[in-house]
Amino acid sequence: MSRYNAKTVEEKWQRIWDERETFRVDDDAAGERYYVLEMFPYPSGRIHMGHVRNYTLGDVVARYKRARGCAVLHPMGWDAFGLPAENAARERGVHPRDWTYANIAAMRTELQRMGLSLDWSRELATCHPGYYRHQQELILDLLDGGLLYRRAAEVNWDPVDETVLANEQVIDGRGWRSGALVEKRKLEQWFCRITDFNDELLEALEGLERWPDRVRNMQRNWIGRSVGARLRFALAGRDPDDGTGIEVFTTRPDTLFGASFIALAPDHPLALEVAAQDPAALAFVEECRRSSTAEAALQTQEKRGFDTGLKARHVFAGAGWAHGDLPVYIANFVLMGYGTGAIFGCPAHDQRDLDFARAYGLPVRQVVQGGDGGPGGIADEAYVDDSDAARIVNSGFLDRLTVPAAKEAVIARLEQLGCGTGAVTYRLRDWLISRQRYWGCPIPVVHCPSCGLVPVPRADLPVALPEDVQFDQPGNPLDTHPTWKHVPCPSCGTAAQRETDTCDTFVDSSWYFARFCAPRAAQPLPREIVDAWLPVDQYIGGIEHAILHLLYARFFMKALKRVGRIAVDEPFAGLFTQGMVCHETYRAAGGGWLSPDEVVRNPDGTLVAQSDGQPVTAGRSEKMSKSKRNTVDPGAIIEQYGADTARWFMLSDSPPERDLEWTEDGVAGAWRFTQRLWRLLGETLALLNAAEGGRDADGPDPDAIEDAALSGWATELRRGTHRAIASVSATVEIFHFNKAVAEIHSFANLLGGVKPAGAMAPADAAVLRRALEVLALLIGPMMPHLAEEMWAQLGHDSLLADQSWPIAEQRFLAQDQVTIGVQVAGKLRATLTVDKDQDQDSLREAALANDNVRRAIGDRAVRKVIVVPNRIINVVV
RNA sequence: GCGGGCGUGGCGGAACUGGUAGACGCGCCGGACUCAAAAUCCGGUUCUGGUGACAGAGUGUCGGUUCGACUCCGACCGCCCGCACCA
Repeated sequence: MSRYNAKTVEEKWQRIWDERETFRVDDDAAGERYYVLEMFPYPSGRIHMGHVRNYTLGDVVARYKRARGCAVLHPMGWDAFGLPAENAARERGVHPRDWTYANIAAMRTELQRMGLSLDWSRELATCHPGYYRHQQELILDLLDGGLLYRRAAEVNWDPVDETVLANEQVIDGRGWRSGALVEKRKLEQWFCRITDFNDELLEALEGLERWPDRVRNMQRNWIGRSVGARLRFALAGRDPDDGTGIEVFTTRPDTLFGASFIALAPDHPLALEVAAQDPAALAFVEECRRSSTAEAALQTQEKRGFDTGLKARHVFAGAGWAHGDLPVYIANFVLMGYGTGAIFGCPAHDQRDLDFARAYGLPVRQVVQGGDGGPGGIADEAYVDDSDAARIVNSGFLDRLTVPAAKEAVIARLEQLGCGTGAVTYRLRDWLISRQRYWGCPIPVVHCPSCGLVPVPRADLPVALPEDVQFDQPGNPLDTHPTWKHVPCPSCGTAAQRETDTCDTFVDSSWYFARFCAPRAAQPLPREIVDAWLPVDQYIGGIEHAILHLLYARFFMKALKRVGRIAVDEPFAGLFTQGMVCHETYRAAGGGWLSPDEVVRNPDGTLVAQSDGQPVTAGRSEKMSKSKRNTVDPGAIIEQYGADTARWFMLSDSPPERDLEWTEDGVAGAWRFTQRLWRLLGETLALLNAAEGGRDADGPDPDAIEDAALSGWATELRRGTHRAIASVSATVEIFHFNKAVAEIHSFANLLGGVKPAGAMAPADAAVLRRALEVLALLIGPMMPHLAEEMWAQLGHDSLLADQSWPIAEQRFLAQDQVTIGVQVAGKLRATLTVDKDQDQDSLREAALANDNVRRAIGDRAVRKVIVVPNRIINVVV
């Protein structure tokens, strides 16, 4: 048998799978439905190693579940709208549509070379009118249901990408794609009412048991529920009922008697009112605006404030409050975007308030004491204990209550006085979905001067993007297009204008997984079909979408359920977040980054640049990125070694949830193993051909043969085969693919060690043949092409992809003998190989009779002997 | 500051519910085949001492529980990730 030619073999099987539509699944397919999905790619033009890892993991699951008899839905599509296409249009004059579809074609070819078990008949691209017309219909649903609305708001404006961004897309004050400092602008924008689902999104996280805790925590954090009270302080000298009071939110109403000031956010309406009359206040407010949004290092910023001269009357002024009115400050550490944009300051029990009080000489009143008496006083550190153990002091009717009890008592009194109530606040804001860009799904609405906002009638969908657009001027091409936006009002017929904003692409990806269930249906989401396939059983992708995509998609399903589109409300029952693909980094003598193929390793281990022979410093392994130049092109790897080798390496070294370091040695090792399996196949087939009846695919059932009728090696091999089945199945089930790889290595070692002397009996040959078949079946999900080729070489006309997963039989897993350790005083001194389940007394005797054990005991007296059957013996001295 | 994760040979990593630490792979060392090299095959490989059988040490650090701890408990150190003047 010649050397394994991955290229021709892989092309052959890819063609056969394609011709036979092996991985196509219909809605009425037999077997339990199982939906495997990897996060669909943005069509940048080339696949990268992160994709290879993602789709390899998904493909192992898909092929395994398929072998287990499931009707597996495993589709692929394109997250095809987005800014890079427009940038390409600006830079190269190519139409975003042409650029996108060319990229899709290139990436589809690359993906197909990976040999993924995808149902390509379901392929979709979000930029296709056949997709986004349905999205427009869903948007109208949300609009009708009050879950999409338009309002003016302070929003994040990315000056480089010239569009607004959602809160989730602003990281450390910068746009997530452009990296530009985000500006605040007051604009009319479209929002999804995600905050309507605060509690639903939060509570349902509990039920997502097959999600990583990390992701659930991140979402919990992002939603940011906090429980406390909302209360209103009247301004001294003004009518308490004229609405001029200051409303604050607090999670510590129990510390109300420790209040010593009120602080307003610089953007608070009352702060602005003051600033309108007082130039000094205005200067302070403007200063805060300049520093606050830009700086990421807010925690080091000094607490600063401006005394407005206003005084607030304490809510318990007539109910036990023994001090005067509270001064009202504008403070740089209070945020307008959270709670009510105003706080009451309790310096003794909040660090920020304490810092502020010390800076402005405000009173510090301790009202909480620890169970042990607590601190004797408050110095530089606030006392923040809010546990059951702490007690309230110096607080009138609250004295001696625990913190939780005091919270309740305060809320009850506030409600009785009519100046406050228990309240819950969330960090999550409504999702801003409108973008001032061309390459996105148009929001199907018309602005009519007389009727206002008018939805485009459903019969008129899609609102298609115009083809003839110019990118030679700044701004939104839809807005500057000469004719597109000018339409009659669908309602009254007078001249009106289309909405020129398009959707955030995260809207596109919030329901694509549902559309995959019926990608060509005339309606967006045919209920019976979608409800039958959803939720996705196993979703696989990177951790970077922990909040953005995964939260939006969850919201979208819940919203669609509320408007009656579907019955399912959690999109992903199981989520797996894979680690990143990393590579060592290299720096040239001049300091610039070098790519791995620009670096040569000398025999002595030193690194030099290929170009000039100058020394190169190797840096730490980091996520593959263009900027660090430490990427490896999957296309080149597949060309050189084949897809199976690339897939095998992706699975072999690291557990999938951890980062994987790509090394040339590692790939070479995977390649050697591929070749080794091929040689193993050839050698074993030669043995079988030489044996009587061994060639026969319809020979005796190897599992039905009595042990006595087999050679010793065949008995062992049969056991080993079943052990391999058991361990690979168990590890694949729980995503421990690196362990499955190790088990397959061991099994191949066992099989490769079979060297029968002389001619083989038919019974032995049947066992050997079966072992080889099982090897092919076990590598099937991981190295599908080689597995398929092995299956064919074993004389089968059927496809390995259509075979059932092998079953491990218990009777072959049981061991007759076990090797157990013997410890003396906890240290291993000997091992004994004994019959399984041997009785304790004879084990104890055998252990104590052992020379090594006796020497280790020496002249010490044996106090006790612990015997754990089939495990260990410990002699206690 | 809050939340989560991780620390095991030269390296990636195994070790089931507390029971023989280092499976499997990479690398390295030695050998076989070869005129030679590549490829392949065989053997070795936690560290220290010993030719050896063996002995001692060893899972970030310190302490505890236990006949027995990588695993459980307490305190700490280091690294990574997410969120963050969130009231």
